[in-house]
Amino acid sequence: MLKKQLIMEKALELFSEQGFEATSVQQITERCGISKGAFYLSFKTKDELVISMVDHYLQKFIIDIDQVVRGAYNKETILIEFYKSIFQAFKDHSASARVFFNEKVFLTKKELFHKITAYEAEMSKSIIYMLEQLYKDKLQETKYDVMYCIKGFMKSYAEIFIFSDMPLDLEQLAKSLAEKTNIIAYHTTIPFITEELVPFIAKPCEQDVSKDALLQLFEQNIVNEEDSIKRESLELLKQEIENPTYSTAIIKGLIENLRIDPAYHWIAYVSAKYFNI
Amino acid sequence: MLKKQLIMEKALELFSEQGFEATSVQQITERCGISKGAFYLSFKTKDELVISMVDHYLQKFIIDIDQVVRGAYNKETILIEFYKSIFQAFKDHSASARVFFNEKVFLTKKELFHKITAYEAEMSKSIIYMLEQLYKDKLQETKYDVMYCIKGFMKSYAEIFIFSDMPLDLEQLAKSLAEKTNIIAYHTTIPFITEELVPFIAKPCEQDVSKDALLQLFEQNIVNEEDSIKRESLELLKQEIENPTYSTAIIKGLIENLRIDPAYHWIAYVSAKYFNI
DNA sequence: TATACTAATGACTAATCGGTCATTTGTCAA
DNA sequence: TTGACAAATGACCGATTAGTCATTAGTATA
Repeated sequence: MLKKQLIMEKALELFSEQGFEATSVQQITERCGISKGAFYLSFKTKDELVISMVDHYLQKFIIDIDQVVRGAYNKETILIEFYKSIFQAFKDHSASARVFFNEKVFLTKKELFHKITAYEAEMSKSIIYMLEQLYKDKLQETKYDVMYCIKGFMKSYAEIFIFSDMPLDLEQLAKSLAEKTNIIAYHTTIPFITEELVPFIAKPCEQDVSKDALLQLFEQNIVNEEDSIKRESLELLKQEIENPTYSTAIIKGLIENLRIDPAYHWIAYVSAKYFNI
Repeated sequence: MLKKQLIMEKALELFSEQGFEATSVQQITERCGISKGAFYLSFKTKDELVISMVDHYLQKFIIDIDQVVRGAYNKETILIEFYKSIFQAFKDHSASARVFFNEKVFLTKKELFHKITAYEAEMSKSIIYMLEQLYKDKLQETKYDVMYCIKGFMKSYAEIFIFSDMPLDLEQLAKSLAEKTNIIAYHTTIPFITEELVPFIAKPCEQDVSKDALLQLFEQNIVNEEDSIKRESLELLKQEIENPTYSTAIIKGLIENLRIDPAYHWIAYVSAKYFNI
């Protein structure tokens, strides 16, 4: 398990230096100080590595945003917190940001394209949720346009973090963008992205958490888990999917048992979505 | 010369389908219906092809924007014209947009990275010029932030054009973004990108048109030009660089002789810059 | 028709790719 | 020390790559 981590880290370095296609398995194993064979003990193929990496690095990012957005609600600060957490992530993980937000080699691999666009859709949902909480029904017509503006701000300003290692004032940036967001939200009158347009421009993505996918996720993790409480929680939740019996409180508790472990953040996140918690 | 054009077109198709590294010279020549040897008669290496492509496709884009921005000034419509021309370009050339704005394989090749960032800097200059004309000194502190917002709008909304072929109302989009730009320009009070910060986040780029580079550009084109007026114009401009003699009007006229020919748009553009016209 | 020249070809090379697998190394309990 | 098992190795494979070059096809002049 540690070996996988090492390979992913070193691969990320190389991908951000040279790109995915241009980086060979040889180079990755050399930087790791392991043999080529050892690589294939951890990952079946080079593609499997990059799929794992996308999951690993983007899950963190999405979960961070979602936690900020659904966390304790303070209208005055939520936008600032939102932008701060995003750019803090860009600052801390500029290598993965460079690879996953800019490298669209992935566009050529259909599976990865769907994965990445699914994560992006997840982020869009979080932003929309935030806008609904912040501006209530003041923002009916222009909701999606404001979301696109926020995404635009992110993309545009992220470049500064990705391509330079200057010390930057995150607080000031967050304030500046929060102000812009408020201005846009309150003053925009001409929408472009209408409610009818949304389904057409939405990227192909797994709309909801599929039952089978979730079951498979549980099965994968049950076999590797050694901690008895976590394994039992996984078992019970798996049974609950196939045969609902327990109350919401119990299910939430089981999910929280998993959420403690950073490795289970994602499974907790999608489980909560599946059970509507 | 036509062969080069053919190769660039087909290569663009393949790059936008599969990415640069994943596309082989073999595939390009197959799609062109020519032999592998013929490819190497037009381009010395695969890298030279992609460098030529960047020049060819980005030059057009930059020149378009610059012409709109420096064209007849009507405060009411300039922003709308600006956005319309940009998204029209994204619509018409979604393949090259996909390749050059999203494929950052190029980031790994230093020469290309510099080229692309130089073109981006060129675009930034055009936007700043437009903002200065539009808002005069109302926009001192927040000029660069507004520019970043505009770039953000472009990046965010461009996705819709790049990844879907829906019929979209360009006029409505341009109006919507023009409104947003005005709102941001008039209401933003908290800057992030200050005048001092600019040189640090500016990408490495050829700041001004270098004399030697321009001379070389002229020499390359003089030998291939058959039309006597164009060749003489090139000759005279080349002499003018080394030994200034003529008045601005004459120089401008010579440049206009070249500008008629689409193939000389770029040389006209950089010459005008060099002679401050 | 013969000659001279350029344009175009595709078999070829050396290098590198992702991936495999017989073999070696390391680590236990007995 | 031995035997059993897992972890790790790197030589090796077939496929593919960018790039070369001796050869051929096509064309214009004499």
